[in-house]
Amino acid sequence: MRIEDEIQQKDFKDDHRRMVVNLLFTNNWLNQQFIPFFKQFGLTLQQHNVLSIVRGQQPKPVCFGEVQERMVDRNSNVTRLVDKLIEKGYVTRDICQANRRMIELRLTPKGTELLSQIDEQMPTFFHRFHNLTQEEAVLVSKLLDKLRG
Amino acid sequence: MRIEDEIQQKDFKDDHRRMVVNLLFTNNWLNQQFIPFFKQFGLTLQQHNVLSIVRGQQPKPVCFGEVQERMVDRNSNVTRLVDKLIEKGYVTRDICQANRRMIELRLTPKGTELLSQIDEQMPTFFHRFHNLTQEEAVLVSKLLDKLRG
DNA sequence: GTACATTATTTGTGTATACAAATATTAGTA
DNA sequence: TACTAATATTTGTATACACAAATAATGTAC
Repeated sequence: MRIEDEIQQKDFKDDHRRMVVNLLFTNNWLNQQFIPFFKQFGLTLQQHNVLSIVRGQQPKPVCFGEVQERMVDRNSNVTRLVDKLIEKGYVTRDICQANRRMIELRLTPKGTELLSQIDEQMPTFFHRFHNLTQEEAVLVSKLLDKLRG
Repeated sequence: MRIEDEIQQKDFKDDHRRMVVNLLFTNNWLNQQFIPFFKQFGLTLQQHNVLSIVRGQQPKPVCFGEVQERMVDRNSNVTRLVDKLIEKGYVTRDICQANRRMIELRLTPKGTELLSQIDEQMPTFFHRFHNLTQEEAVLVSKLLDKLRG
């Protein structure tokens, strides 16, 4: 459905404005897809992002700063996200002995297990994004990279 | 900058996953552009969206349901957004006499004035999105429309 | 080794989001 | 007219975001 019809706005000032509104709108649509998906597993999008980052560095532990740098949403508050993940038993937090300002984050077996469960569901979940061909998906990524400069 | 470098993730499972992450990341980047821009005027992105919608229907008043349908971010709570706008004196809220469940929203002269001020700054602000040509901007919109189906 | 800057994380605060439930008004129906 | 359903908005609540300030540990210069 065209963005003009989605938000019932007949005419945009120019094509760049239409594109920006479309990006914002599409992001909300994306969130509406992701929120219930991760909710099944008791996670938010950002919590899952943190878990994935910790897993990605295994077997090395990860500190908060590294997590922040790699997060898709940089504005998330890593301390409070991790608090939730510890409560749920998916990660552990230890003070780094080499530099006691730093925190070492590690995935627990329970966290590893949860991520595998989610991985299993991912291919099915991602079917909904296959309205675009592989070539088009590559093109969108290229254009977004170019947009941000 | 390529999304792989932005979030330091070497390899995505496939092109659709890279695209989705890129969309989420780009949306955060977009927000970081818009938040300070609207903050100059004491508004949030959603508050500005509401004001624009009310102006778009002038001289007819607008009810909350219409605003919700036309908002780029449908999850916003119109009641509470409008509370803020009334506090600041940019809109008025009246009970519709024909159907007293409904609310009539109208822009005040102060609201009209604020929107004009913002309009003046818009072209300059949007320069930062001209890394893409007009053709590319059109293409992105088309692809996003197709993605959502 | 003391003072000051730097780095890493935490906390505080106001605002916003997500979602469910509540309230109020109108419409439809027996 | 009373009962029920539908519509429009509001409220409640837990969580999350944006941003500034605070805390804590380390590094560096003198």
